[in-house]
Amino acid sequence: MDETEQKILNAAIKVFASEGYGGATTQRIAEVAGVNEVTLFRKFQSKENILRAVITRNREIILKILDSVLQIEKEEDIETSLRTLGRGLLKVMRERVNIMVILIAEGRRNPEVAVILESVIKMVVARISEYFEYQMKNGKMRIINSRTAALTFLSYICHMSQLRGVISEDILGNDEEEFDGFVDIFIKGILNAEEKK
Amino acid sequence: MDETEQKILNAAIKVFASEGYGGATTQRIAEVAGVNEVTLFRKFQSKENILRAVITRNREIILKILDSVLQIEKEEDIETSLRTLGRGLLKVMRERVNIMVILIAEGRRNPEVAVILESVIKMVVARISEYFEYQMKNGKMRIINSRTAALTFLSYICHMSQLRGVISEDILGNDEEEFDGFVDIFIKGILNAEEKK
DNA sequence: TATGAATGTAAGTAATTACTTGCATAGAAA
DNA sequence: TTTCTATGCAAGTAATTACTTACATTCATA
Repeated sequence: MDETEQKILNAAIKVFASEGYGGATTQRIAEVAGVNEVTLFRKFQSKENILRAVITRNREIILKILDSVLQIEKEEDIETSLRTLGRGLLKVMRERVNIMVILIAEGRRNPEVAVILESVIKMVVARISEYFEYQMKNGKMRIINSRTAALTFLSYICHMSQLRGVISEDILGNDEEEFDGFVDIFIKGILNAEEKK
Repeated sequence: MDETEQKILNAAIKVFASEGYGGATTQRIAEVAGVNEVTLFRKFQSKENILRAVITRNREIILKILDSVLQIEKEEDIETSLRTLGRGLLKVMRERVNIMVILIAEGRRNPEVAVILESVIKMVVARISEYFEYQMKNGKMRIINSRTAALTFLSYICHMSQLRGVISEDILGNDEEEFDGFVDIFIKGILNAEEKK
């Protein structure tokens, strides 16, 4: 793909994420991309098309990255695996929050976008669920709904990444430390050992 | 406050949430509110002012509702308390997702909005943390970072509510059942009893 | 009945904005 | 050198949109 197109798409991601699709102007996107506004229309014909390109091209990338991140070493102990997995996902989110923000925000008004968000979530949930199923079969994990576990894990990662884009660190604490704390809770729960018989 | 103003603000919440601030038109807001567009300007002078009114007036309401929801019965067992609390929060979110969506989406471009989102999150996190601290002191809970626990709890609720606005139920499962599953994990963790010594 | 406040209606204004056209330029390749 | 392709630049168009003004209507209350 084209270098100029890439610059435009990268700019569009930033602008869409911060201004929303409706608030973003093609002028501003061109400015951020460092190209002439006309070039942007020559490449993509319309603003709607830019959104489409941003979403579809990044769908591939996100799915690919997620797929590599989701290579979970099944024989490792759960805590280590989940920490590795979580850090990977957090990294993806940190680099790609903007796209997730666009997907979630724009999905509400654009069914085309909603479908893609759905496919991404579906894939990640399926992969993580599958891992949990395996651990249950091997008796390493209690028998619970694997989807629930996957969603619990994911929701922490997604929501924290999202909040970090808006509110300050002193309310949310340090990224990595907080995540370690989360994994600890996720794995062992919050109850005092002696309380649970 | 005024009945017409209220109609306008309610309409504005819907339109801002689905179209984003930039994508929302005053014409559309007026249409949804069932009033004339001019009335809307007579009451609020500008579109920006409508957003401000939506946010500030709802800040009070949200804080008040949250405050009543957050009346946690400290002597009850943790599981019951958290289930009650979670259901309350989920209900608030179900009724007020739109406002949370506006807060999160608009907070990225509007510092005024970000500040308010921050104050809401801060208050909720503080209240839940406080409850956890109490339970730790009484030995009902392991000693962990109370903020981490609060954020874990909250992120599930917020993120699930948000996703439910965009993607279909068959990926996310039934609202209440899933939440019960989450509480179970949150409280007991995912490890098999015999595995944790 | 008369008055006044709140709303509707119609029309318009000025700015913005997505998108177009025509031409100039620069650089790579032939 | 010539040709071709990608981009910039200047100008413009048509639609939308936030916001205004002037006047008509409704309806409760004095």
